[in-house]
Amino acid sequence: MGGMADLSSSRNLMALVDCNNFYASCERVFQPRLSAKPVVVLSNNDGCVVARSNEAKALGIKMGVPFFEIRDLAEKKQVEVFSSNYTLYGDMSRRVMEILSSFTPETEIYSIDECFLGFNGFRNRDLTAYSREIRSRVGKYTGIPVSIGIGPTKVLAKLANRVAKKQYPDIGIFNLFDQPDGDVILRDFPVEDIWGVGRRYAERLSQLHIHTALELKRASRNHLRRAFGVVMERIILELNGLSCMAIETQPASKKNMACARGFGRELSSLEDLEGAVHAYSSVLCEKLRTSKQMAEGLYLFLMTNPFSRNAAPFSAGKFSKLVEPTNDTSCIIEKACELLREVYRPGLSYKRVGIILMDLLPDGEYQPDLFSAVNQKKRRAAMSAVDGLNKRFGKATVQFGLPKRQGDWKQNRLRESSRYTTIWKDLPMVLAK
DNA sequence: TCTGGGGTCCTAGGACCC
DNA sequence: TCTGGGGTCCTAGGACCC
Repeated sequence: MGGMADLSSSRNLMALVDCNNFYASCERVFQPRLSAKPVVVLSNNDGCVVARSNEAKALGIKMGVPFFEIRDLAEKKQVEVFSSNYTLYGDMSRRVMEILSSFTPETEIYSIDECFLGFNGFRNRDLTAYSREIRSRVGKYTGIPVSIGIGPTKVLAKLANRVAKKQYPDIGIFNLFDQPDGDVILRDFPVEDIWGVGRRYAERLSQLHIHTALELKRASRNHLRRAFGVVMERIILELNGLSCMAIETQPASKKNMACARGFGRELSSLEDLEGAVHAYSSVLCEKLRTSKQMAEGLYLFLMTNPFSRNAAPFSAGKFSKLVEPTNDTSCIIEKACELLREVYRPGLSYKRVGIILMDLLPDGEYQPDLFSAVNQKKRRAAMSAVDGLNKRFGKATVQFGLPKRQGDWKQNRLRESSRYTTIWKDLPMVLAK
């Protein structure tokens, strides 16, 4: 590696934009009374804390803690608690991303609340000032506060983003190019906070006396490649300013699609479980048709409550190839129920069932033989009619082959907010005097 | 009483083929 | 005594991400 990244004009410029405490911020946008109050959002089934406002963080509420462990604290400190409302968060995310894409043609939506921006076309601009504009426009149009980190590689932009959030929360922007010596920042940056370094790697690096980003940047690339693999080598290169991970503006199509949820209460009967399998299959197939894909394989799994003290945990799963690639809800339900019957053991109380569609391929790629082609055409027409009705009149207006039990598998969501931006009846009311 | 869900990539090893 | 070599595909497990 030819020493440090040079400062020539060929260097990359990019930013990572990250929405602050995204789910909690979404809740706040529509309920101004929540501002300056501690807010937390819970995972599915109201199980764990998955988002916290700064005030909630200050109370010592950790990411991922089971809600029951902080219930008393939450009550005492008047924490505002919400079930997760993915319809709302997904729609808010779309709005934020749309605004970001008006600032550069090169965007990569990395997650529901993060986006990489390529700035190679903006070499003559003051990127710090440009980022102030971005931040202010997103804030004005959506109410969501964002942090922006700027650097020459994804790893460094991520790192800069974290510095912005931790050290300059009011400014919300940190540009590594503004630093006379970027190594000063790296020297104080813990290695475990680097993107791509998880708990396991951090432990092993610590045994090698590597504790900071600067130490990793200067470590032997070849040695660490042998010990950890190419992923670590790429991190080291990126810390040195050499970009190994391009901004992917075209989202790659998914290879798997999963739907797995815990139930509000434990279920024992096959009929109850079938109800869940019907519902999850429908969700998956709709997603599959939206992304214009078909599945070739299906995996179903089933488990009891792993935290139960009365019974040994049990889990089982089975994979099956489908007769032919499909995104037809009835076909998937049929196969999933078949697998369910095979892995189901009577006499147990189940907490969770999941379905993973595997080996996805693009809709157009599969050529059915002439015989099944006619059938498929009819089925396709039926599917798109169903999708249209459900889109127009709400999820699950039309369902396939009604299961015997209707809702025993449903999740707990006792504290859900309204779908302010996607359902007419949930529009916030404003009283004008 | 109460403990989330959905993904990706890389690697090593075995099967198989020529 | 002495038993090829190279390539591909698949899978399971481990690591990571949000």
